[in-house]
Amino acid sequence: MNTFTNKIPDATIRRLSLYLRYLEDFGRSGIANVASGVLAERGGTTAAQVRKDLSYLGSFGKRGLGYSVAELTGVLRTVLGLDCTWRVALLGAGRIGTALFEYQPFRKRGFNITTVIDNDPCKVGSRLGDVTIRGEDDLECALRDDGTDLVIVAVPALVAQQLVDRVVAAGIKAVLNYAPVPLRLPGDVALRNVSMLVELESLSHALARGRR
Amino acid sequence: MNTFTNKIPDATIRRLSLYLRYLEDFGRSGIANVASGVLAERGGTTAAQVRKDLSYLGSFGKRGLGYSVAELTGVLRTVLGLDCTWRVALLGAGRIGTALFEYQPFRKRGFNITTVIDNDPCKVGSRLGDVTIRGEDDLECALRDDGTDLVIVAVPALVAQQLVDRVVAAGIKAVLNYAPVPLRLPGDVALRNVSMLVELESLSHALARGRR
DNA sequence: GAGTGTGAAGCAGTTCACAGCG
DNA sequence: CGCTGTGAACTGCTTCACACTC
Repeated sequence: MNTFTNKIPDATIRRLSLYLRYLEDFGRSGIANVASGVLAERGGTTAAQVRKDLSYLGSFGKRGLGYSVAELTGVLRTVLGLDCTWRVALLGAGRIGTALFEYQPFRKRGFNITTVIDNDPCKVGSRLGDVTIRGEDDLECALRDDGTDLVIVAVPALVAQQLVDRVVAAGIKAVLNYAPVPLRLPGDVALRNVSMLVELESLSHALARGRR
Repeated sequence: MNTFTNKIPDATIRRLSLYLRYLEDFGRSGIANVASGVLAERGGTTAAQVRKDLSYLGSFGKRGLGYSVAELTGVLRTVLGLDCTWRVALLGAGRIGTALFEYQPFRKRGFNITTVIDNDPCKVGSRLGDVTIRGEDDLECALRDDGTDLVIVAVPALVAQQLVDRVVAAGIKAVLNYAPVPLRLPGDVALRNVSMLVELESLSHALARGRR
């Protein structure tokens, strides 16, 4: 199958993200080739699954040998859009916002948080790392001036939707939502809702179920 | 279909978690009944999906009217294991661990973080909220003494697996993992890997793809 | 021989459509 | 009449099996 043509399933994309991390590990360890079975073991899937996932990107495995770590690393970076840097705006400089801001892996991957917005007047004007926190009123200006590609939402549930509506109106096409409420937005905007509560509750369901 | 018998799909469980939040909103607003279409709109699914999801729990909707908010709230709480409190241990009192500790919605839902473990000697003995941080050596004792039901992992990638192996050996049956590496554990332990990077990277993939 | 790439089969979750009940 | 509950159809991801290549 030729490269970069078809829709790649969402589940596959998420696994590619994991494979890439393993490949980078292997690369650091000086391993040159890796077979699907090895990636599968690390990722908790099957060899067939790995091959199928990679087959969406083209075919560059060597039969009898496996995949070139260097080559595959490059391909995955490209496919995942990690061969460039992205300008990220963080909405909300509370607990979660701050933790996200300081989460190093984001920067290492080329996600640079260049804008931080908070509506607390005490915070506006102060600094988070090397970024000056700006007020909600500046939202549109900030997104435009900083050339923002992607927005991370970490504000309380009540204000999340209205704020993100402004973000979408400003032309942003990707939103990562940590607010404890799923956002609704137009289909042409990529959205990921991450809910800590949903994850925890699925665990308590499992516990309650196992208890019977 | 009768209540509490069959396996409920994972995707359904996650949606139930959302429905519950909406129902609680409706309850606070004094709304007594709600139709599948209304829940669907809030949750960004379809009415058919909502009905199918709820049908796994039994059938207590009233035709022509919808579902009793109070009744459905109760059922969802029970199914999700939220009709009791859970004792939670937090591994790692760094940025993310601290943010999780202070995340109020957990407590409101009955998830009480009663144990905090960190291997930094400077932190051991100090307090996080009303909990004294204990060292890694105390892990097994702490889990036992505190009657821990569920563990949240927020430690660096390198130590996550070995630490969680000890947790599993201590008999814990539910793990929520925020470490930037998927954990592998026995099938009888409920596990959720939450990776902020995976989410972000699926967005950058969407952006890179849209750009072409 | 070892391991990829892929059509085909299998399975799970979603959507449809409609009978049935309040 | 409105809305639920659910079998049946559908869609899409996963697993299998094997031809093919290095």
